[in-house]
Amino acid sequence: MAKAVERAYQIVRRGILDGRLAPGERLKEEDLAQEIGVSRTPIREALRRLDLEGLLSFVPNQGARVADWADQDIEEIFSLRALLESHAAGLAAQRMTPDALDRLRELATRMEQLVASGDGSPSDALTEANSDFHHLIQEVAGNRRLAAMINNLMEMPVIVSTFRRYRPADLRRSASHHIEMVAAFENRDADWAASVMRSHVRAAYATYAARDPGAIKAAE
Amino acid sequence: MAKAVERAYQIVRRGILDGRLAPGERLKEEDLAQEIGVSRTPIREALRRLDLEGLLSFVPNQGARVADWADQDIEEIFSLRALLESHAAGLAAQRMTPDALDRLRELATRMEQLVASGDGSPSDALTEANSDFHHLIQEVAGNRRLAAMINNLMEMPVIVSTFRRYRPADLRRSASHHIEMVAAFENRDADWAASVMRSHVRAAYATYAARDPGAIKAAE
DNA sequence: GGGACCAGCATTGCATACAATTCGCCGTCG
DNA sequence: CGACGGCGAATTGTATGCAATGCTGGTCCC
Repeated sequence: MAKAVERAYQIVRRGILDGRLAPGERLKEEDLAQEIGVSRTPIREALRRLDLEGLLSFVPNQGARVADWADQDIEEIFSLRALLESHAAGLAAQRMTPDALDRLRELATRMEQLVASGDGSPSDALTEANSDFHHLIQEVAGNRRLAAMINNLMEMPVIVSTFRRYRPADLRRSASHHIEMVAAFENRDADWAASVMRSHVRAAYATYAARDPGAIKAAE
Repeated sequence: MAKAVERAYQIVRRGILDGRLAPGERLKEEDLAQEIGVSRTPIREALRRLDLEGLLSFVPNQGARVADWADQDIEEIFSLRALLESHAAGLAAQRMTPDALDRLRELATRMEQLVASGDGSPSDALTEANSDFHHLIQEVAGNRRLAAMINNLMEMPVIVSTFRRYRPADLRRSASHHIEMVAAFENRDADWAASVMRSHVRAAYATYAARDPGAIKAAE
């Protein structure tokens, strides 16, 4: 049982991300402490951290609540993601190495096959490959702060859940974006790579926006 | 004596920003607690917060150290600032209101006069007007997360100290950028506004890069 | 009957005490 | 003489207790 703060952080974070803790729900330090099996001190540190990361909102003397997301927030998040990820893709195109290019190509190909052979909904393997693809681009881009900003946006519950709701057509478009990005990287065309990435993110926003508004509650 | 955490946070933050705490210096919780007059608990919360904001780095079981800045970090910071602030300027151009435009015009004019009549070094009034100008643009842009990201970058010690080292020629160019941005806003030209802002930030980077490398240490 | 105030309680904020970990020092051994 | 290892002080990590703050329910006055 390693670090108490780390355990508390991970448990609460996971709870928020996979919806076990509903938006707006109040988190009492004492309850969490008992549930996780540590004292209130590490709980407090974990909650402060999650607050600064935007996963919950903290009111002095009134405790923490799971963050709630207005439509404007969603728009902001996707808009910034488009800006930052397309920038990262452009940088990556300039600094692409043969090795990284091989790995990206392999990931893109595998995702295409998974989509073609899958049952139409995103599998775990596909989700993981998608995540690897984006992270590798950030790594090649070589800007740690940029990567940190993107990851901070990507972990927002809304973003995480969007990919799981992709329909077959969305998945095919997504896979084709990945293939196209690899082509852009092969040509070291920063403008092309950035443009495809922007399309990729805006398409994700469209998928989110076209959701059944009751889908979230229904899934609980 | 209001909130202990807030006091600790502000005091340590100020200490880092105006160089009283040297980069790389270790911060011991007990020492800070005694100096500020609170217990270690609020100190710890403040340090964790400053860690996440990037002003210091935290190693488990080894305490906190004031962040040190490699050249690559500087490049990253200015590069991201250029990306984010130019984006904000573009958004602001689209959403500009007559009232905000008046205030921006007044700030730009005032800064121009301060530069013309000043002694060649940036006065407090100029620094404040400059800060107001940039914040107002972010407000008009209307994206809270974007504003938060920019402010997070702007408070980096390196950025703060750069403006103070502006030479007369830098100040004149800066003032002229502000005037030009107002013109772009008057024309609701997002592309123009974004472009000027990008120039504005890149010029700041050039000013930093042209510094005397010993200037920081010599000032201590 | 409705609204404002006050008391008691629940919960967070801070301080202190204790446990665990790290790092430096020193002695010993190769 | 240098390297390795263990002991101890210093420092961080965690737990607990107490103080302060905000919320809730009930009562009293209008």
